[in-house]
Amino acid sequence: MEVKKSKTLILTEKPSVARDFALALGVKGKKDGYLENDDYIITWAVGHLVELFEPQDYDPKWKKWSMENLPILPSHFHYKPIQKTQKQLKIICRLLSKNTPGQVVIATDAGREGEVIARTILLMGGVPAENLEKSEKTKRFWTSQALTPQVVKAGMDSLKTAGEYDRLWRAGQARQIADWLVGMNGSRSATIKLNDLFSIGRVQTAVLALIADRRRERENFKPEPYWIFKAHFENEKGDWWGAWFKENQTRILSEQDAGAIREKVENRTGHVVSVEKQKKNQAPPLLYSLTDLQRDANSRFGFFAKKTLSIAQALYENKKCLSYPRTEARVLGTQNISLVKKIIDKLSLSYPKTFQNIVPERVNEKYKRVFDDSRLTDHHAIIPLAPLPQQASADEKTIYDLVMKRFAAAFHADCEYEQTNIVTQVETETFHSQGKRILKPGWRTVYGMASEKKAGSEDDTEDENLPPLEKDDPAKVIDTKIEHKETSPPPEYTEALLLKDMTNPARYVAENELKQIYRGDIGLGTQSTRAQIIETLLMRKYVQRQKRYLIALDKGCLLIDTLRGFEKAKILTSAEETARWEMQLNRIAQGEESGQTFLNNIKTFIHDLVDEFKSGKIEPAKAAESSPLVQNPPTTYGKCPRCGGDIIEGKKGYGCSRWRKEDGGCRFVIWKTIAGKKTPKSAVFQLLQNGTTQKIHGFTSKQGKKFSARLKIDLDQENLQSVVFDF
DNA sequence: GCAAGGTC
Repeated sequence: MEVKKSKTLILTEKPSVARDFALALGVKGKKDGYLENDDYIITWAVGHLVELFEPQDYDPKWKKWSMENLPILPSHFHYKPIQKTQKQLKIICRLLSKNTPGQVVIATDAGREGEVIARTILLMGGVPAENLEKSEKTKRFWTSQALTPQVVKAGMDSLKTAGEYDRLWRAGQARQIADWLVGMNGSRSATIKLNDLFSIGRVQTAVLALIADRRRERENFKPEPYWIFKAHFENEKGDWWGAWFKENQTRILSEQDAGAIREKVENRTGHVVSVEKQKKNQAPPLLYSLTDLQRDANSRFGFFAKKTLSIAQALYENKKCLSYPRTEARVLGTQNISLVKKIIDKLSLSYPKTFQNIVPERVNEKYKRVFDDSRLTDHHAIIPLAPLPQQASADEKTIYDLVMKRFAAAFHADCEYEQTNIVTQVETETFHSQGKRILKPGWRTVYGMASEKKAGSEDDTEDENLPPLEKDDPAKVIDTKIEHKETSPPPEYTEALLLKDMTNPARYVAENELKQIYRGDIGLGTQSTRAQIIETLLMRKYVQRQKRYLIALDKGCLLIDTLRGFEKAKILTSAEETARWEMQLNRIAQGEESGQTFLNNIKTFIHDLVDEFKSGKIEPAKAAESSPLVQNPPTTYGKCPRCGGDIIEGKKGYGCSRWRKEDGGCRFVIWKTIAGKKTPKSAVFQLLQNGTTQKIHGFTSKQGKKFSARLKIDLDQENLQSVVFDF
């Protein structure tokens, strides 16, 4: 008599992984929502299939948004299917119940959320909790490697008991519940109190605070003038520029002091005090994580994070030429070496120039910069898998090229260069010159030499080849230069910059103890959600895009100001605090802290938060005093002093909207560049409001001399020259 | 109408 053999059911996080398993295990029978043969059933989730109840699912009174019904703190939390994917959930649940005698293998991604995705599905499928404990019935497949057939088979041969990952599941659940509590209670409190739809969340609010703070810092910034002095030297070996310095200081705080140095050294002859040569190696850049790719694509091509993600997704999913994009790793696993060799062989045919100088010894597990298992989590770095198909779009080619070149560069030799530091002295003044000479370009050949120059730092001494100088060589001063500069405010956030600060909140954290944050393991949001968080801030009208920049709007600043006015609630505006939160979740996953304690603390916080909103007074006057509420960047800059029309921004100037092509109309204009200096927007406001400005530095006269002056409006002048200097 | 985390 034949007993029907029980099958092993494998649950993956997404269809593509199910395909990898099917290939490795030779499962070919395609069914609706799963694959099956005599030994295996392979089915898949589509990310999360299950979500937490909504407030009104616990109690109908929570349907209405009202202060008296807050806080929302259910005593137990329940899950329900996500509507969009309920069909697939039903299929999995049916398979689970049909397969009761067989084994279940959890093969969702190796991480906290992967665990949550699987556990919530098993919960809905009625898999008893005891099946997860020390049972042969439910197993966990765990690897961070790319799912080649060898990796899948090896993983299936070393399955763990699912119960070993309970702590990870608890950490994941704590994350979900904490985020839900903050979101529901915070959003409703703020919305009711401020009379407009406001959303609050652990990640979005901390990110919004970064952008709002940046706007305020820039608005409050007072530029300080300083001067840089440079001397041009010559002797029989050649000529070179040097920048004045004294101890660590290169800035000169008054024009008089700079002039005094000029007096002292002009036409004199000094000598070379020291020549230092250093050979340096620069390793190839690490492979791309999604955020790194989004940052590069944004700063080089202006792509939004969302756009880069969707292109990378298409190249992964449809064109099959990139690996899984939503990864935070910047390395590969040691088991990926044979895969890498195959890819290099394949791509060398399509892109021979890029791959011709690969160093074969670097395609080796000993090369830890690329192959490092200890720095892998769910997925390895983004790499090309195949050449780009012919029909790809231009944008797809752009993203593909970035990834393909990074990949090629990773297996090239280091770039070797020689750095020379020279100090020249004239009288008692010292000057610094730095030269850089590339000895072996190494990986830089992949990018061509043009991209080698870094963004110029402010004291960019001539970064070129210096003459072959030696100590005590004479140095005659043949020219000098005084450069007028101004300290500049922190830059406006581009997406690239914001993604960087989201990945690495370390700069906001003072204490060294938070080592994980320093290692970059912890950030605001995750690879999969960062682009989406930015979109949420835009959708809520907290933030606005202006060209490449993300600028906080009044609504966003108001929320941050309001939260900062509360003792407890203000921690939501701190990247540091939310990073600590994330660390506690890690401790739960490690078994060093209990999820219950964590959630109790969160509940206390929720009580405080709601109380603060309930009793807190929002006094606009007081808020304005402590931190002035800022105005939205306006579309009009003020009234035309000549005709009273609106002043609007044009291409070359801020002009009167009553200007007309046909008959001229009013032609009042404040030019965007005046005497070689970009006109600051603050000056435009001042001119239109007061008719004059503060003293502005950095103008250049027709004779090439730098000067400072106020600007003022003189209506006796012609329309196009209504703005004049006031000395 | 509210979060953040997945995936498509």
